Amino acid sequence: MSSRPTIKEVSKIAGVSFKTVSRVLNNEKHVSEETRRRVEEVVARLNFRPSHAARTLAGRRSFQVALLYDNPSPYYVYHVQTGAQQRCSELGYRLLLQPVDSQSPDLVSNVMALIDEAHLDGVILSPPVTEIPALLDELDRRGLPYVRIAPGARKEAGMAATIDDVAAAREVTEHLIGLGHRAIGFIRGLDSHVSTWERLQGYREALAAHGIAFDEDLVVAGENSFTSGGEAARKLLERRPRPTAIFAGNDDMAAGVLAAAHESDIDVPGQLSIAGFDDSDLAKAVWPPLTTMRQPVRELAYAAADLMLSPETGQQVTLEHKLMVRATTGPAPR
Amino acid sequence: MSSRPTIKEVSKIAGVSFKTVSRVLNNEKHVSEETRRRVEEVVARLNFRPSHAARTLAGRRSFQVALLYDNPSPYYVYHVQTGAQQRCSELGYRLLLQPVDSQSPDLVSNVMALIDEAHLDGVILSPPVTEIPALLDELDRRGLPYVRIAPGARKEAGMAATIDDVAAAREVTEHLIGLGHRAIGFIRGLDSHVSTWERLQGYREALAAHGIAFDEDLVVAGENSFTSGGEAARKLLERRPRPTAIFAGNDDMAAGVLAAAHESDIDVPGQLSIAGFDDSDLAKAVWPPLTTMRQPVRELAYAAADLMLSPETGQQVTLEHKLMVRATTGPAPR
DNA sequence: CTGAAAGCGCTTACAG
DNA sequence: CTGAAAGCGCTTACAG
Repeated sequence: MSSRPTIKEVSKIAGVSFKTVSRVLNNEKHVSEETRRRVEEVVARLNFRPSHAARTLAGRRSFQVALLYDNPSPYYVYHVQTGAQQRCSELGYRLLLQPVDSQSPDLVSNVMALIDEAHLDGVILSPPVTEIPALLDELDRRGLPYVRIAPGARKEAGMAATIDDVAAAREVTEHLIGLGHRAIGFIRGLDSHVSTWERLQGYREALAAHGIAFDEDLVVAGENSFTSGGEAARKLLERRPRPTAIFAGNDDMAAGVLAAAHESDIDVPGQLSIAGFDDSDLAKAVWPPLTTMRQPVRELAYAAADLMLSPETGQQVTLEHKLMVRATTGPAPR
Repeated sequence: MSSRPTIKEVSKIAGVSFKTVSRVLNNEKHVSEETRRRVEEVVARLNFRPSHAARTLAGRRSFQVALLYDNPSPYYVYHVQTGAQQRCSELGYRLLLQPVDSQSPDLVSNVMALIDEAHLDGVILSPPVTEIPALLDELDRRGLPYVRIAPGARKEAGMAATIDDVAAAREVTEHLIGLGHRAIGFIRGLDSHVSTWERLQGYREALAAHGIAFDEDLVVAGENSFTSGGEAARKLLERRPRPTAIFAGNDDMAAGVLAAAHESDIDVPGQLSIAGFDDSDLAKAVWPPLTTMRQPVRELAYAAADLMLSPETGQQVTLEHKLMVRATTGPAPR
């Protein structure tokens, strides 16, 4: 590293004490306009950049937070990162993007190590890292600020940015019911995701509200992946009477259903309607384009970072979902 | 933050000087086995984690590098991150995942600010951040180590992990030629990506090698996106004689071609063969599954990090590509 | 093999 | 509004 200027050199050239430079850098009060201007001019001319390590060591804050994630979907991770990153950088924080293994017995200790080593000021948890009681407890014990994105368990506790999964799934189901479908298959996602159960609940509520009996045989377990969606679809399509619509718990599985339909020469949406959940990049890349529930992942992450870093925002926020009606859903066949 | 133990407390309890604790932490020579064991035991018991900020400030290295990216594909970003992250953490480095705006006039100064503030030991550049001469020059001037993933310009300079895009595109084209196709359309990617031109070159070389005249009308510009792939396909399908195969410069565009074919009721691969490039997550989620050239993104990033951090590895490495023949390519119609 | 001193580049109280 | 002192938690030479 070439020799960078330090706060002392800046102060010498500006003709003030280095403490005054520090004040200017931190936008503190009690600096005369003229002094401030002079210091800023020198800072710019020397291209001075304060050492993050020194600030962290000397100060009581590191201006550094981490986003913890453990999600197999590139789409999801990318958008969560982008949203959180944006709000953090707007507020002058650095965001460490930290993949973790939420299944590991060392998870809590690994996260604590990161917190200590990096002097983190807080952490942002994304699903399914949101659902680990031992982690939440330890964070609480330490008094370290944290915020959760779309948490399932302990919903009311602490800071969180969410959508209403139950209502969203209800709307998808009602869209199908509105098209005349009565035998609607449902493919659940991973057991460990609380959203899996909430979406199932929304599906059931919609059926009940329209006087359609719940049929256990029409619910099949998937694993949030394309492959598992296809397998689940094949099971559902063997049921008699055959379902005229399938609602998959996420877009990857819905794409799997669509491929299975193509394979069996089942016309979509003529003979089978398909709906997904997420509005991921996939939804518009398959054919026909997928009807799906849009989940504002990037906005959720942005809001989460905001909740944690600007205290005046409050504790919880619920964002809007939106049904994207495309071409995989249509009137039920007679 | 609860009061964490420091190196001094560890040393007091272990009954040695704090310098000795530092030696143990850094795995230095000249510590008796017994002393080492005793210190390690106290470190573990207190759950001591050295302050990264203090190490960075006092030492001449930060054990911190950054991955710079500016790519619209979640798939690409996710895998680049994963590969680089893995090698860095294996080697005891922290990796900062840093999105940048490669079009911004402030790019160089923003990157230099990051380097200074974080005391970076090096940077990993992914496309298209690899192609900015001003950035490379400034890094060279500073003598800061950097490595490039799949660089286009100045290929031979410095450290780099690449694949042979020309050869890979040639193989895709030869696969199509081998199936009897003669009128093969080609959809280029973004102009700013050097790989765009290399893949075009590979396409031309394959044609030439098999005595097929190059037809400018069969090459259309795309923008690496699903939508642009569909538009390009529509243009190509108006050509007479109509091409019997289309090779798209990436999978997103290939998915667009596939959707356009579905829309026009063109049977794939019966009437039209389609090949992509990347083997992204998309390739297996569309129907029929896409024939494509696998680019080992994650391995490239892993190798790049390795080149930079383990000096003995050498300067450059070229990884293998692999043609994934799936279901969108078949014999040319008569 | 082990230790005492100096210093990395800042912020935090404390003065004036 | 401005400054001098102390210290954050480590590593780097330098001794012995």
